Amino acid sequence: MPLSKTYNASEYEDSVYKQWEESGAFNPDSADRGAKPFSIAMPPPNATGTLHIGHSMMLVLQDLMIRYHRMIGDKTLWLPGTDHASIATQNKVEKMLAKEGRTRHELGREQFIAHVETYVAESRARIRTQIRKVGASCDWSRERYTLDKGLSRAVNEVFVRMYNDGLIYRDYRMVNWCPRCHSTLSDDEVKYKPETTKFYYFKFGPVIIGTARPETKFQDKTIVVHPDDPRYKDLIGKEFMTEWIEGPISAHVIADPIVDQTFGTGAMTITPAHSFEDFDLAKKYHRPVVKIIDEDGNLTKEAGDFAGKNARESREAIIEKLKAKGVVDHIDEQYQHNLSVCYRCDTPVEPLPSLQWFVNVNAPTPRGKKSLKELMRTAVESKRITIIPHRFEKIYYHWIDNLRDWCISRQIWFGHQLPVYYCKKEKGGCGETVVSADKPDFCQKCKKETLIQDEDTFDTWFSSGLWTFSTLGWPDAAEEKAGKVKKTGDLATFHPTSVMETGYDILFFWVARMILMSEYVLGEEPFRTVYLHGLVLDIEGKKMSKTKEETLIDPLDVIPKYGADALRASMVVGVTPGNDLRLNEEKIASYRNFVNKLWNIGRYIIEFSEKEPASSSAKQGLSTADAWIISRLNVVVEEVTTHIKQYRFSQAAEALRSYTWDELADWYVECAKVEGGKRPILFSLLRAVLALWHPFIPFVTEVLYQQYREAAKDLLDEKTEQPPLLITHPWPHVQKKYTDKKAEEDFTLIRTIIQAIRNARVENGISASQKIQAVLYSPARSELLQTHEPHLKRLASLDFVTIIDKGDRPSNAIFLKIADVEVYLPLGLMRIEEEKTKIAKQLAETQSQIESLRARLADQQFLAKAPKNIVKKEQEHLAELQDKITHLQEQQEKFTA
RNA sequence: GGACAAUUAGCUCAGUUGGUUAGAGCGUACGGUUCACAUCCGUAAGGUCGCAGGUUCGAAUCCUGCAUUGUCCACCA
Repeated sequence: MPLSKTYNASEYEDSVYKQWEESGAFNPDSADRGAKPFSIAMPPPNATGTLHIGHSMMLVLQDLMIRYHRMIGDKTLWLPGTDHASIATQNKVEKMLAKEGRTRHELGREQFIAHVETYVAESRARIRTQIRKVGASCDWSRERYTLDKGLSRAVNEVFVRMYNDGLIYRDYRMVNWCPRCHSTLSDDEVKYKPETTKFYYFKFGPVIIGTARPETKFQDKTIVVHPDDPRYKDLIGKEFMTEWIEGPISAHVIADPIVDQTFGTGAMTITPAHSFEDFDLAKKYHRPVVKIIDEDGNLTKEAGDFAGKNARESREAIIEKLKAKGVVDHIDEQYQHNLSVCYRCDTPVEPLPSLQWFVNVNAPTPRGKKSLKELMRTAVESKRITIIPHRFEKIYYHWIDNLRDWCISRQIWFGHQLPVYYCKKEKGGCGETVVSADKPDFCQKCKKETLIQDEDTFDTWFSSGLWTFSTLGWPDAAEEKAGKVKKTGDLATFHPTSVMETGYDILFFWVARMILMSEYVLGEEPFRTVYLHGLVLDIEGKKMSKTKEETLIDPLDVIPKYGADALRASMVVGVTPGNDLRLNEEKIASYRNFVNKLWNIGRYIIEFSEKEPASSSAKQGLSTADAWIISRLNVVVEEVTTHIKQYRFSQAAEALRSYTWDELADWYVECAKVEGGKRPILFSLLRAVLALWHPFIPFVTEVLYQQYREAAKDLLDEKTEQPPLLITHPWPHVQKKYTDKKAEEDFTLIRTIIQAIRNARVENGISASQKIQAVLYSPARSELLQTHEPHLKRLASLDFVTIIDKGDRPSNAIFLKIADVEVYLPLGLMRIEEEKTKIAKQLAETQSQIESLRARLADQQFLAKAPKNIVKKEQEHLAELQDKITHLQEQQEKFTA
């Protein structure tokens, strides 16, 4: 069946993917035994629903690298999976429950989890199909899920190790609390939103204090001032009674340099339970920590009349009460500050003290006594890990320097429960805390069966931090003896992984945590290179969101409409690492057009190129055009390969695009039509071009390749290796023997002549269909011109070409000069004046160029300091320009003559 | 408050270590039914590379300052 005039992506994509999958090509076990391993752990999408355009970005870039490495013969593993994403998933399911008017508490923990798991199973199935739609060639046989048995065991194992190494502790400390999620958050999970709010000034005994959060201040009894502040010097150490929200209280004044004298009144009260700094201050001065706000965001009994009410909502009422007492000094209505909110639900975060589990990032680990912070830092500093683009390395260091202990316990039901067991005194136990990877039957200390597991689950990033090695079989696949880790199986083959490709937005959340975990657990980096891509934004540079349908690009809409290849190309071409991509549908449509162009190049070669070699060209071997296009192919193979190796995917695609379109299609194919009998060459060019394009646009290239292979049967002998699928086709290699600079120069000359004639035609208003005559004069190149007479005729629409190497040249003709070839287009006397003006303009331009060049070449400094090849180039250029002047002048004379 | 980045054609963006005439796609203008492709072909127009200094024989590229935009981090009651 003949191929259709336009490429219909949706007709082929699913079946092509199936072919790949069934061929076993995705599985690295099918690679040669001694092949070099290359591996990528796919960032596991959250098991919360559907893939968005950001996921396409990562899939496309990773698939590109994976396919390239598979083609160069590496043992290539791309391991897919999904993340249970504790808070995000729980939130989503809770929202769904809320629509039915139910809460997770009504269901109870066990039922709720079962409910979530059902949802996750559906969601994961959906994600799998979506990943396939993009064309991702990942090894499904190794797919993992963060709640898999093996991965859960890894989580417990790491926790126990860290606990035993003194890196994990439980403490009553300030945490970020989301009253809506009802859980702690790590520092990184808190976002800041600028806000204009009221700032209140209160008369508090002898001073005036300022606060934005009066609802936290019920039990404030300590005033802090700066020791050097002259305003308050005499007050330090004094005690006094003052009227306050719930009646008179006794307060006293202390001094600490932490106070900023320029902020507010320079005097503040300590709110130990609801501010990180105040909590530290309270500890320092042994002040009691009294909780004013509880885990629901409500005021505690310490708030007297306000007890039980929502803290934030009570603010105004509290102010009214204080106003009535005459305690309010004044209110600043325009106070600018940042409100901390939960990154998952945007609810304002309450800092409050709580008993939680933490990872100590400063304590020495068994890995060379370095702290986790130091381990993270060294991995990058030592260049064992390279981050692309490099500027993110600085950002990474800065983050490490500011890092505080990591709160890892969450009051979420969905996730890995902490492997911590308490011997409950209430049940007659001894109160011991037991940390154990496997659930113990009885308390190790009192031997009673009174153990209750900690209700909390892990921060989801704790488990995803293990992703690169937990997915490869750790802990079973590793043994540690005297600080040396011995790896087996996949872990030995594929870890450290080669590349971590992900968005820069999760550098801290995830990339840093993976480095922490791998360095601590295995003493090696989780990956050698981190490639960070940017965000996909709408065309206005704003985040895409479901509420803005007009700018939202959904891969699942776009793929059926334009094809996965078009989407893929739009994620790669013109995109650089770490920079955001502004995307609209038009852009994708333009890449659809490009894919279609490639389709038609292939279609022409496969279906229309003549079978029989023309007798003349067959005898003479390669024509100039042949030698040129083959030589150029070599250059392009080298360029594309280098660019991909250096992670410059956009430039790789650009070089290929230019070769395929501007050279192969526009010139070589046209020349082949003139010369005839080019089928073998066209076929081998097509094969190489399809292979080079395959990592970028795998579907259309695979379809064309299979068509080509079918069509080329008569040309292929048994020995020539032609794998049935392009996905396993070897990457084209550079063959120096085909480099032919002479052919490149010769062909460029012919091409330039044709372009110059076309240009002159348009400028002189000659319609494309109208054939004209040309006289070409060149004593030096007449043979080359003679050979290419048919090319000139066809591609420049000439009906008569005269090539002369001596004698008179026509006058009153359009005159063109290309290198040492003179072209005359005798068009009569139609546009003499225009021609004259044009020549005069060109003369002037060339003159000024010559002048600046002469000046440069006369400059002794330049001659002395610039590299010789640059000087030489400049001299050559000058000679060329002078040559041009001479000819322009000749031309001018011809017209005036 | 600190840091990072961006600023190049009307729009979206490339431009590897400083080297001459700064590129692409889209858009625009003009012209095309030659049998692969109108999702196409041909030709062209369009840029003092944000501004001001500096280094250099030579700067879009390196340095300093400024402006605008964006992002991240910190956060003070």
